[in-house]
Amino acid sequence: MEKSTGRKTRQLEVVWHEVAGDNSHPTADQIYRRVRRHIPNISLGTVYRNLQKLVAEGKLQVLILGRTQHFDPLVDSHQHFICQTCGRVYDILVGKDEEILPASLPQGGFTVTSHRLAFFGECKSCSG
Amino acid sequence: MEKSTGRKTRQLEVVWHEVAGDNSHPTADQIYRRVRRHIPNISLGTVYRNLQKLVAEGKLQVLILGRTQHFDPLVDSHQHFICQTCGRVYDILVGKDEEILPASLPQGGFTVTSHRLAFFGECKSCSG
DNA sequence: CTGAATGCAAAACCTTTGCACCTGA
DNA sequence: TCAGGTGCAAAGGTTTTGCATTCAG
Repeated sequence: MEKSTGRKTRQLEVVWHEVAGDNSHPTADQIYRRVRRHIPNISLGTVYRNLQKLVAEGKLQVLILGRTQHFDPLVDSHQHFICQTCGRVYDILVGKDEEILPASLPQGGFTVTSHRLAFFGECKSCSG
Repeated sequence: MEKSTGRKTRQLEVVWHEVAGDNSHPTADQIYRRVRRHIPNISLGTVYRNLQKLVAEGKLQVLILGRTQHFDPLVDSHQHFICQTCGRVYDILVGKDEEILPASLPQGGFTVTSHRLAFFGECKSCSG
């Protein structure tokens, strides 16, 4: 987690307060609506800028679902389960060097119908 | 793969021709530009509608990267490697019931810096 | 014929950005 | 003070949609 940069503003504080410890993976707009209860005239742009800042500081992780960003204060290595019925997103914690076991999900009452794995890095052409 | 529905139009044929067998994961706009070489006055909306149709028929898979859809005619179970330098997307074939081995990627000259795994299905609340 | 598909353009959607004003350090 | 942050609104990129027209079967 990088160290904090810039000023401490009320807007940034409230955005962080509304998203910290929230495991429901809210969108920018959902966070905006919550923050407005405390700062009614805050702008959506400011919410986006502060969310970006928190991501840059390593305090939040972004998860893109559909075409929409969702924010996750859990930044440790973990995976996600997305319910295709209600859209809820659940965190799945997997210990490092542990086998990834979707087998544990059915035990918790979750039905897995598909999965998707993506690797990120540098390809042969670029590292050459 | 569901059976084909609707009429066979030249637009649909050309869209399919331009994306079938293409493993470069093109966007709708890239496909649009290719198709226009054959049907100069085709509209982007028609390209989108035909791509949706091909996805619904199971002939194409959609991969969302950033905020943009990419289309993949490889619909068998496989995973992806995304180069963070050039943006290219590579298919990674993994046999069913086979262990997923990112270890094979470095052998091919690929450097893996991170990965992301998501499970899709129905959650406890919805199946209850 | 007739409904499905098309072309066009406008709208929708989410996110970013330019700019004048404000404010924390 | 004064650079960084804010509010506002406009613009950006991608995708969808309404509607009159065309076309496949």
